[in-house]
Amino acid sequence: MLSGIPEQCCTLDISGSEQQSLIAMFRALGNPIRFEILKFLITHPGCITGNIVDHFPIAQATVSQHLKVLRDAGWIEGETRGPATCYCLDKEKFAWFKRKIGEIF
Amino acid sequence: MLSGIPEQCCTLDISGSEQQSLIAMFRALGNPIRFEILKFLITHPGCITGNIVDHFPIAQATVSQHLKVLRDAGWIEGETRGPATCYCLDKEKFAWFKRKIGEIF
DNA sequence: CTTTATTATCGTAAATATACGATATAACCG
DNA sequence: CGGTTATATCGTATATTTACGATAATAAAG
Repeated sequence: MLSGIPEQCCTLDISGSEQQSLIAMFRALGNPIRFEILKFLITHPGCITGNIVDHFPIAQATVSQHLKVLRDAGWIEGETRGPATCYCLDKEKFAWFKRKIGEIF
Repeated sequence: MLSGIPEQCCTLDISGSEQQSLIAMFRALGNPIRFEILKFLITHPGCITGNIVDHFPIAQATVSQHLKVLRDAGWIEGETRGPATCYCLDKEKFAWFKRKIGEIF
């Protein structure tokens, strides 16, 4: 016996590009190494890529790739400082993330 | 010229199994279809698997697989109701998620 | 301009995720 | 028990992610 789809009770204030952005943030932090890298960046402000490479048992190319995923998702910002790149949490984007999570669910 | 790793400025209140659980929640919502399924479950309380199958253009087996990922991650709970399974948001786990996000970052 | 230091990107192999049809399982009805 | 309905699981093909070494790009120093 097939019952119909239950009535919609409410709407969620998310769709389109905002939803895509949110999903990308979820996806980026859904990896143990990227999660650890973000933790490391938050607890060690002023870090450059090399510091992360020294601290994790993975190749430099892999670290750089993970940093790109975190940056593309909006979790971190990179600032060129001489030949190095200094990464830090993107506080505005993170505030947006928390706000959206609070709003939609 | 190698500079040392910057001093640790703080700690983040997450590690071990709690961190693993959080990462699993991020990973589960980092997929567009699972995100939509969660939205659908929230806006249509009392849904069974078949309602979701009817609403999305993917096979029943795939829906069931996605529901398992969401359930294993803790986003949803499934209650057997006759031959069907009724899914809904796990409010306690979601509250825990929001609390942790607020605490650690 | 050449060298050195640092990071990003390319190409690719291995692991994981995603999707599907087919089949198994579970609950209910008669 | 046998049939029906609804869902979960299995096996497997394809797509994506992850990791690495090698190489390119960028900035500063000499």
